[in-house]
Amino acid sequence: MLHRKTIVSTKLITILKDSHQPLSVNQLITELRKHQLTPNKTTIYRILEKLKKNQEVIEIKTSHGTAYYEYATHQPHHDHFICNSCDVVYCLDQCHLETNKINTQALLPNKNFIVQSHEFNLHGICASCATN
Amino acid sequence: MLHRKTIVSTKLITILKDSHQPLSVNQLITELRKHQLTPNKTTIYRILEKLKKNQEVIEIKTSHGTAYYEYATHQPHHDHFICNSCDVVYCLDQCHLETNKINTQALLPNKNFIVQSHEFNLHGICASCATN
DNA sequence: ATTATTAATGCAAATGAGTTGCATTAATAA
DNA sequence: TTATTAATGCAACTCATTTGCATTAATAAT
Repeated sequence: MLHRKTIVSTKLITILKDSHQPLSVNQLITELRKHQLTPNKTTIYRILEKLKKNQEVIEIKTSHGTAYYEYATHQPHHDHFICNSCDVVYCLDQCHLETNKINTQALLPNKNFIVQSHEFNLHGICASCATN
Repeated sequence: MLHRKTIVSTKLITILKDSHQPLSVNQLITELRKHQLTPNKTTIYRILEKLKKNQEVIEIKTSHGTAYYEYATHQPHHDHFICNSCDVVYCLDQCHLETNKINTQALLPNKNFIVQSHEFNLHGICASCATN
């Protein structure tokens, strides 16, 4: 739970809050460098791990195997679009399961499966890549 | 496109066809060993890469970062359930998007996004783990 | 059937994301 | 101001996957 506020952890949270898109560890390090901060990647992983446990941040995994992090507090769960060209992860403004009132339990082979979470990702070419 | 049939690639396809669940590279190697075949993992990756390009196999990535492979020809696209306890990937018998006639384009920020594919995974505890 | 062609394979080393152990630094409490 | 211990940096490691290169073997050509 991030007991002590440090320059890096404070700035990292600001960056995540201000970002309109989930960011990878490398992207976060790049952003921090713009603020004269050059933390070790291990530090970033450890800060993110605590934020995840604290539910302040959610983690999205792309099929490339890289994790992206998004500031989560008070934001409802939603779907994502991952661009096959630029790798940017876009947050969609809804969770289509909720919008369409879909019962996940009904999708399962039997009653004994316990659903704990779900993820829905669209893959394709984003507007920016498609028009450039 | 797998120009030449070899003992390993032929058996690998048989194993994938006969499996009721997607298999990882390590699981495939374990299965092949049962048939006295001890291929190098690089070989398995290369065979799977060709099968993927040939659309004979689809790849499912778990949040653990491991890829699972499923024989795909003639099987309609469907959702998956990934067990958080045993890591087994279960194929569900439908794609809920199709069942519920959900238009993915409607989920996007604007018309310029091009959807090429999607994935929907449920995560939780499978029936086998839940009852043992 | 024999040989030539080149795809398939094996092996070692590399990559890339993420993790771990341990010594050092620094934020907060006393 | 000092003591405590969380946060950090660094090097080394893990694990899945990839790459380069030499070797083997499946198919085509003779």
